[in-house]
Formats: sequence, C-alpha cells, structure tokens
Amino acid sequence: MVTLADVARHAGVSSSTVSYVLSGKRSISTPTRQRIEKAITDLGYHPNAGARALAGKRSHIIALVVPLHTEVYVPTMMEIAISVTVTARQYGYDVLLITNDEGPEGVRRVAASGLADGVILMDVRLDDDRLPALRAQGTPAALIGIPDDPSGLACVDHDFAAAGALCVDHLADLGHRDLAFVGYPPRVYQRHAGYAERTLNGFRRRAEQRGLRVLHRPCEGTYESTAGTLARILADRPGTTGFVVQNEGAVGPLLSLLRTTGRTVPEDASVVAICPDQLAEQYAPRLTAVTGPRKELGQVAVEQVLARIDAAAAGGAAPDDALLLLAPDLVVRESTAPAPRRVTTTEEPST
Amino acid sequence: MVTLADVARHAGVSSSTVSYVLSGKRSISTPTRQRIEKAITDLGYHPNAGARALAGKRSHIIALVVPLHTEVYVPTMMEIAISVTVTARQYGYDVLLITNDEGPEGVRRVAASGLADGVILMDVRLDDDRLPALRAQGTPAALIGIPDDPSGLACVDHDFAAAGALCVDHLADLGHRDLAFVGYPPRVYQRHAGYAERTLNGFRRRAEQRGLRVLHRPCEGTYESTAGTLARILADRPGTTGFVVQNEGAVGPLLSLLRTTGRTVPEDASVVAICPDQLAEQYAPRLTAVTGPRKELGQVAVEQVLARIDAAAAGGAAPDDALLLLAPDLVVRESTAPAPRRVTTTEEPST
DNA sequence: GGTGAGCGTCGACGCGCTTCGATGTGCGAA
DNA sequence: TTCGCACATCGAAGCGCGTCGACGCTCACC
Repeated sequence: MVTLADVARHAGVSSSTVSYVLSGKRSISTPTRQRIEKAITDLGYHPNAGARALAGKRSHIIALVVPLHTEVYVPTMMEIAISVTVTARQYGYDVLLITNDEGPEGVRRVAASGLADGVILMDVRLDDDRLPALRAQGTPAALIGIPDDPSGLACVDHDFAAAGALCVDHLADLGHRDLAFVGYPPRVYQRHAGYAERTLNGFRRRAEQRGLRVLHRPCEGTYESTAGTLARILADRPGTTGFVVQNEGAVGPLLSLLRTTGRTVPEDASVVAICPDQLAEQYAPRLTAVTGPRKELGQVAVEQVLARIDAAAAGGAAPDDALLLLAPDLVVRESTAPAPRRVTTTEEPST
Repeated sequence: MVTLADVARHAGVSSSTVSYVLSGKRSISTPTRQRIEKAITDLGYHPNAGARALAGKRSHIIALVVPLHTEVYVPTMMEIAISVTVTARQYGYDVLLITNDEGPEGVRRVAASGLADGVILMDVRLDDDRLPALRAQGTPAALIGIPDDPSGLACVDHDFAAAGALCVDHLADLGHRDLAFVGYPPRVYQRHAGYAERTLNGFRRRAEQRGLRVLHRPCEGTYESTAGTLARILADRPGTTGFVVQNEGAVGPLLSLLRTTGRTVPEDASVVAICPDQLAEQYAPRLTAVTGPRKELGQVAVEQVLARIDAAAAGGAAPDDALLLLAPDLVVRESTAPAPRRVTTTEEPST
C-alpha cells in the first residue's frame, strides 16, 4: 500500500504539502505541485478512505435507502438510484445502498457511525417513521417523495398533481367528457404513498375545473383484477371514453380488455398512461404518456444532500427546507384521439 | 459524538477492554462485559466507521458493480442487488453501489483506497475488462456471470445451459419436434454476454440429443421486430410448434402475434419463457417458464467474497477458484401443451 | 538597505479505533 | 507454602490523513 508519506518522500517534500496539493486548501507553487502529481501517478497512490474519513470528519459517502417492496416500478427506481450514484461521483462521493428492512435503525446506524455524511430516502411515506430519526440526529438528508410534514427537510419529487392535471387537459382538449382513473392497488393509497394521492388530487381538481366527470378505481394490476375494474367502470359510467392509468401492471391488460370488449384504441377510447416512456413505447398502440424526469430527480436529490452536508460542516444554521417539484411532460403517441361522437347520452356532465 | 473512550470512562474500564467486548477477540469476565454493554446502550454509542477501518484494516464494505445499460431485465438485477445488500448486512457488511461508467478504474479506485474490502461484479462479459484490474490487485471478488477465463476467480451464475436444456426436454416430452428460440437482440450476443450464449448452447445440445430441429432468432423485443422474427420463423420452418423465449420484451408481442396469425396457445403452439416467475404470471395465458434462483445468487456471491476477504486477511494463499452454477426450475403453467397432430410434414427431423 | 506582507512549506498533533505485550489476580499442583 | 499458568485487564503504539501554527523566503515599497 502506497501512503501519503511515500508520495512525499518520493517527491522530496513533507507529507502535509502533498495533502494540500490533494485538497487544494493552500496554494502550492507550480513546480512542487507538478513534482507531487508525478509522484502520485508514478506510485499509483490512492488516498486511504478510512484515514481520510477519520482525519477529515467526512466519509464522502451518502447513503441511499431503497424500498424492498415491489409495488413501485422497479426500473424507474433503478434509474433514479443510478442517477444518484453517477451524480454523487461527480462530486467525489460514493453511494451506500441501504435496504429498508433495517427500518429507521438503518438510517441511524449509518449516520451515527459516520459511515455516511448524508442520506437520500426513496419511497417516502406521508407518515414516514424514518424522519424522526433524521431530525433528531440532524442528519443531512434529501427525500425523494413528500411526507406529511416536510419542514426542515429537503424534498424532491415529480409534480404528480401536475401530471394528473396534464392528463385531464389532454383528454379534455380532445373532447372527452367522462374520464376514468385506473390507479394503484388499494394498499398503496392506504399506506399513504404521497405520489398516488397527489396525482389523484391534481386529476380531480383539474377535471372539476374543466367540468369533466371522473371515476377513480384502484386496481391490483393483474389481468383478472383489471378486467373487474374495467367492467365496473363501464357499468357505472358507460359513456367513459378517456382512461388515465397510473399502474404499470394494468396497462397491458386494459388495452387487451378494451379491444376484446369491442372498443378500439384510440378511435373508441383514449388511454393516457402515467408511466416511463420506455414502457409507453412497448405497447400497441404506443401510449400517450406523462412522465417525470427521473435522472434529474436523482441529481437534484444529491445536490440537496451535499448542500446540507456542506452547511453542517461549515457550522451553519439549519438550512431552509426545500420542496422541489419537477415538472412532468406529456408525450402524445397513438393511444389518444378526439372523443367519438356520442351515441347514447344518459345525462349531461355537470359544469 | 460518543467515542470508545467515553464508554470506557462511563464503565470504569480502559478503552481496550471495551474494544475487546465489541470484537470478542479476548475473553472478558461477565460482570465487566455487562457493565460495558450497559454503558454502550446508555450512551447510544456507535463505533466510528472511519476509525474502525483505519485501525482494523477492514472497511466492512463490499462494492457492488451494476451495469448501466438496460438490456438486462432490471427487476431481476434489482432483486439480486437487494439480496446482496441484505445478506451482506447479516455478516456485518454494507454495500457500496458502483456504476459501470467508471469502467475498470472504478474497481481499482474502490479497492486501492480501501473503501471496499471486496467486490461483486454483475453483468460480467466473457472478455470483461475489469478482470485484469481485479487479478492484478488481488482484490477479493465474486462475479455474477462467467467470463472466458474464470481461473482464480469466484463465479456464480444461473446454470443457463441447464435452463436451455430444460426447455427442450419439456417441449420434447410434449411431442414437439420443431422448436424456435427467440433470443436477445443481436448486440447481446455480439458483446458476448455469457448467459445468452450458454442458454443457446444448452438448448442446441439437448435438442440435438433428442433429435429435434431448432431455429435461433435474435430479436430486439419491440412489437415490430418480434413480428418480423415470427414471420421469418414461420417462413423458414412452417411446422414450428414449440417456442422458447429468452427476451422479456418479446414475450408479450409474441403471444399477441401468435394469436393474430390464428394460432392459439397452447393448443397450436407451446411457449416456454426463460424469465422471472413474476413476469410469467402476468401474461394470458400464464407462461410455463424456467427461472433461476435470484436471491440465492446474491447470497452465494456475498459468501464467496467474504470467504476471500477472510482468506486474504489471514494471509492465506489465493483460494481455489469456484464456479458455482445454480440449478434452474421449470414451472408448468398454461402456455404449453402436447404438440398438435402434424398436418403437413415436409421433411423428417434428423435423428 | 531595511521593513512588512504574503506566499510556500514544514513539523507535530490528533481523529477513534485495534492490537500487542505486559501486568495483575486467582487458582491448582507440586 | 511456593511456583506456574490461566484468565482478565491495562497502557501505549500506531493506522494514514487533515489541519493548525510556525517559519523562512521573496519581493515591493519606503
């Protein structure tokens, strides 16, 4: 193992000089700097992470807490995780993977031991039990998702309300008057996943503004459950022509089922999915879809934690809480079209 | 921050005694041990990771290198990553997430800096460029996947050859004589992903043994490309009744296309997928599928690295290389049935 | 030509922990 | 009673790096 002292000896300087070259915290004359840099590459020196963490009081590691359950769409989660990792590297940080099976204790352990300088939490629940630990320890943190009480914390998320509204606008512009929202399984709403609720709220509010009638139906996402969900929608509101789906598992079944019940998409029924573009492209017809920027989510989260880590190190006061909602995009593809002419109208929609 | 010395003072012993209680490397009398343990919980002591790594020459971290490209089925990768993390925790280790965009340099950096004690590589290529760095440094490592030259390395993987053979056996037992293998996109074979090649080899070899005729067709996995692939298969070998699919994206399109070309599954054509059970259950009909044990893959990989880390610490010689292939399972569902009676046979299959 | 400022460099200390050799205690065997 | 041998505990020496205060040199300026 090559140490700082080896490099210093090789370059004919003291070890502190080498340290200052590495950190840039004091000015070093160009010739000595070059001599030291040459020694570093010659010897293949890599600073020892443990010693650096001990002396510098910074591990240059941030912990990423990922959910265990598979209710969220895994590729999206992975994309965020990767974006977090890549972004962190750009700032000289590495990422430690923490699974949620340790619960709040995991966060506490990692922060208290100085293993990680900060924490990024994914899949934040409205009443998340990891937040008290974070606040109590004053651990620099960023949440991906929004809890009930975001005070003092940095929260980053898609603007799901805007996503819901975007769907309504698109369908309303196409002349649809009766919309159905096929959502996540009931347990997702029950455990207060914020994104599900906020999408729904944005959807409902905009629908009300634009005078559309809406139905919300949670759905397990299997073929059978989707069949049941669709049957109930068509029974309750036979004139429904616009479907908004926020449930990756239900999309495929829904398309098949619409087809087998004699409705072609998009001529007879329009479908807007709230899902990654990658998924939307896979279906036939390709889906008009609303997507949030996943990579940016990870980037912003990292920048938020790092800002808080720096603030804490500078002894600064607790930084302001931040609530960053990233705007979604709607991409029009082949699954939406103007509403069909109404043949049988039982009642007029409310204004 | 609470330190070892604080605990020692609180318990009225020297700090080395506390250290020995923590590590268990020397016997401590029961009363003092209990006093120390009480002090630890009273004070909420967490050993400082950096100091521990520095003094103990072990970071208790293993690095997990994950691929960036999305050609592999992400949920499976995630499942393995999570299983690695959970298993590592059971042994007192944490997991550092490394993306492949750093290339071989990432592995070198993490190992040389002592950030990680060992490395687990996912998505190993036959001629993987990260392996020279590993061997040169003697970094304890486990690969998930098998390279060209696995000598001196621990390799863990599904037994893909057995998976391919399992598909053939199942279809052959049902009386199918002409099989088609719908595989990954050409670039997967071109970059020598071992799993793709080995599946194909196992498939071909067993088919030859059992006297079946086979066709292999790479496939992009989109709807259009699958349509093209199927059309070519049926043009080349109209009597094909057994399909083996190893391409998650192609499964859905294939099922639809078989249906729309007038073949019902499983009466007219049988389909076996090589994919996670979770996916196989999502289709209609539910798919007969071959799956490898993902969780076990992560577990075994962790145990292999840890064994090598311990061996290296004990100054032991380089441990034997290990090549661990985990047996897959075939679950019969609704997509396979006895081959239909042959109506038009142009030629006999070769024995 | 002397003075002060500022830049570049050095030496030493400490971060919190592990580990080794040494010390002290109690016991059974001689 | 004495010797020796476990066992239990202690003290001190690092592990490799960051950082602070100090020192010496150069240069502009009076």
